[in-house]
Amino acid sequence: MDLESRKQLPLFSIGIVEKLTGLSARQIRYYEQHELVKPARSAGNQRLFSFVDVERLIQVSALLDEGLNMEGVKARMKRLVANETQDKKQSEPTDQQVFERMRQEMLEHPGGSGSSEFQGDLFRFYRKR
Amino acid sequence: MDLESRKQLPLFSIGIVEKLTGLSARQIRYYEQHELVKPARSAGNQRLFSFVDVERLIQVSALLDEGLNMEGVKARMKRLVANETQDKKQSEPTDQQVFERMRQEMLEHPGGSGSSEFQGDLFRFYRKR
DNA sequence: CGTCATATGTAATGTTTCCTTACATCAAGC
DNA sequence: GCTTGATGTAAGGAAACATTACATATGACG
Repeated sequence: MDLESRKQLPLFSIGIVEKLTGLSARQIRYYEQHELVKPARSAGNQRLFSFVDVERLIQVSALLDEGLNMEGVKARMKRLVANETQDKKQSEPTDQQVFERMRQEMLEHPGGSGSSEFQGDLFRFYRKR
Repeated sequence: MDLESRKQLPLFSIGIVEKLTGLSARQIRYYEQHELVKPARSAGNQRLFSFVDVERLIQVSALLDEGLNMEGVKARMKRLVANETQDKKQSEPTDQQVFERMRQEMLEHPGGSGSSEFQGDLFRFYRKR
């Protein structure tokens, strides 16, 4: 079995993942509800997390700390995964990809200069705190 | 945290270790009784195994398959651990160590030529099956 | 200011997994 | 045939986890 497979082995109970990530069980389940992780299940329906799951949860936690909300995290994670898989095919990004990154960057860090009527709407990606 | 510390993190419940090692919970607990592994415990007294523990259990399983019994496994494991730690200090074994290895080898694979009155006694290290 | 939505805490209740202890079994050797 | 060593299995209790529902804090926004 190669490293990639190992990292996807369902190994950890939610209690261990709490300690590994610093998140509460409530948070972990909430993020699962939003499909940010999809842990496997035991025969008795208990969650079993892989290394990949744990890494994702840590990423999610970091993005929340950056001020993003669930929807923002989802958007960013989707972009991250897309970049990862594409990075394996070709390291050089196409112009189209660069453009897309810029667009996303603006989406996630708005208020630079535009400040249009859509400004307020972008806050749907930011957390209230 | 370095790799060595990571490998000692108490991460796995006994159910997972059953799957990782192919051993039954009964076997794992029995080997623990014989101090072949010493898993950590949760606040609620449940066993928590590390990678090191899992590796040791797999070693134990292999040695049992070779025909050793508990006492034989203990002796061999003790020797393995001793060699590992000493290997970190010096790769070159001394003559004394080589001699000791030969002696252990003969102990574990008896009957080559000696066949003395002690022959039968050595079977205390072998399994009945 | 009051309301609303989001992220998280907490409590209730049932199920799964694990614990220890004890007894059963099976093979091998004497 | 009787031990002995390794493992299976059952019983009863405790820990960990599941789902669901309700509570709460905080910031946005009219």
